[in-house]
Amino acid sequence: MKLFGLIDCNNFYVSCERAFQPRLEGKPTLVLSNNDGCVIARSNEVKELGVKMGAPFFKIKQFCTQEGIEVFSSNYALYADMSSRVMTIIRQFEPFVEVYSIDEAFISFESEHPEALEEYFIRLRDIVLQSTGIPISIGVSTSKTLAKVTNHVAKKERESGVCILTQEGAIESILERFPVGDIWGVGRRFSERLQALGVKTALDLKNSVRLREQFGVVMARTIEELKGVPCQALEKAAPKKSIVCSRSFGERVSVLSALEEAVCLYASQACEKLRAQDSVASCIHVFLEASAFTADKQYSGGVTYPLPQATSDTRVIISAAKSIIKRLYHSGVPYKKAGVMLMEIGKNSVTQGDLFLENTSEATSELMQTIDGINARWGRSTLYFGAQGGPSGREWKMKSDSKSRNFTSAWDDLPEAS
DNA sequence: TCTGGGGTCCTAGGACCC
DNA sequence: TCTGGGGTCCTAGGACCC
Repeated sequence: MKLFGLIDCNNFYVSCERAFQPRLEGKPTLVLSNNDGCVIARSNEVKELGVKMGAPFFKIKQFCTQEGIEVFSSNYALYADMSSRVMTIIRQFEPFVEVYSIDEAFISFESEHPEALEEYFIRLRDIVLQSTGIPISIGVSTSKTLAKVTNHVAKKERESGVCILTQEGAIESILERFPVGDIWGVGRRFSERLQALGVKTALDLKNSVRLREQFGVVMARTIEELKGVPCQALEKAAPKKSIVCSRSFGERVSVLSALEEAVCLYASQACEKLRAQDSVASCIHVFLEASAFTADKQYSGGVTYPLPQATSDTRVIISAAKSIIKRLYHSGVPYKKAGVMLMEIGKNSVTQGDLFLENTSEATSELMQTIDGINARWGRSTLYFGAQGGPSGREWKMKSDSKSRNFTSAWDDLPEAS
């Protein structure tokens, strides 16, 4: 029988911090979003203290001090590296893996005796924990949606961290007490509407009919998946169709030159991502957001700009971004956020050339490859474009007051044993 | 003072084509 | 009295995910 599994890292960002700072073990620990804005990861101790996901940090700061909660700014260099270590081990156990997010992966396989697999997955769990320090939970069932449900059960109720359910009866007894809003694909809006119709649990949803007209095809698929009819296969990693780089500023920014620096930095980072997936973009969108405290919304907005030729050349994109930002900018407005989006992305190899432009793509790609290579070898921002401003002295840079070291990705930050 | 960042898919309606 | 049928593409908005 065809089965799906979901492997999920427990409290992932907190677990990454703990892996290199054992003193955090057993202590309430949380990780903040970019700009130290809100809570995006909580240890179990923090959850027990009642701190909610997404809680604005400024509102709970005092509470954190009172309760002795350990607070960290997000450290994506660390989390991304730990994630790839975990995924590498998973691939050694299972050939078919879909990396679904930084801390989750689906697997898919055939098995006639699923219950006998428990020991196998417990061993996977043990090896991941031993090799990386990251605890994981594993849920297995007959569709992706049910794998999500069993993963939930594994995390909350199973000492082993593994839950395998394939029998209809056993699945139903779980669905019966599973809130409809916790189902994968049922968000807050749908949850409210479903409950108003008396659909309160996953079992209610599984047994409901005629929801298709009101809730669309996505919900229809979810219902089928709850019945154990898989409607979603494992997906291969596909190149991104759009790439966004944007940040809120640590402080409000009103100076054009600073906005230009920020936008050029985001443009350059977006180009790096673009080249990493061997693509080119034909369109760029740049946006500015004014602080909510300036009454006028008119100063927030963006402009989309077609590029003369599909490209991944940072110089071309930066120059387009600069000309857009000049159009968007209003003197004296306090801006809180800016961003760059690359769109109409296609494969580098099948680009349409321009009859009237000089073909410089070969020289461009060599230059860009060289820059990317140097930065990969010697660290991000070893080489950068002048328009971005230097790595130091960016008065607009985001708030990140409590970041841990880059334990696994910077030579100077390697942990020391004493 | 003060609430992140990065994505995908679906649908409805309008413009336009033959 | 009274104006077809079928299709594509684009956009905006809504919903969801982590």
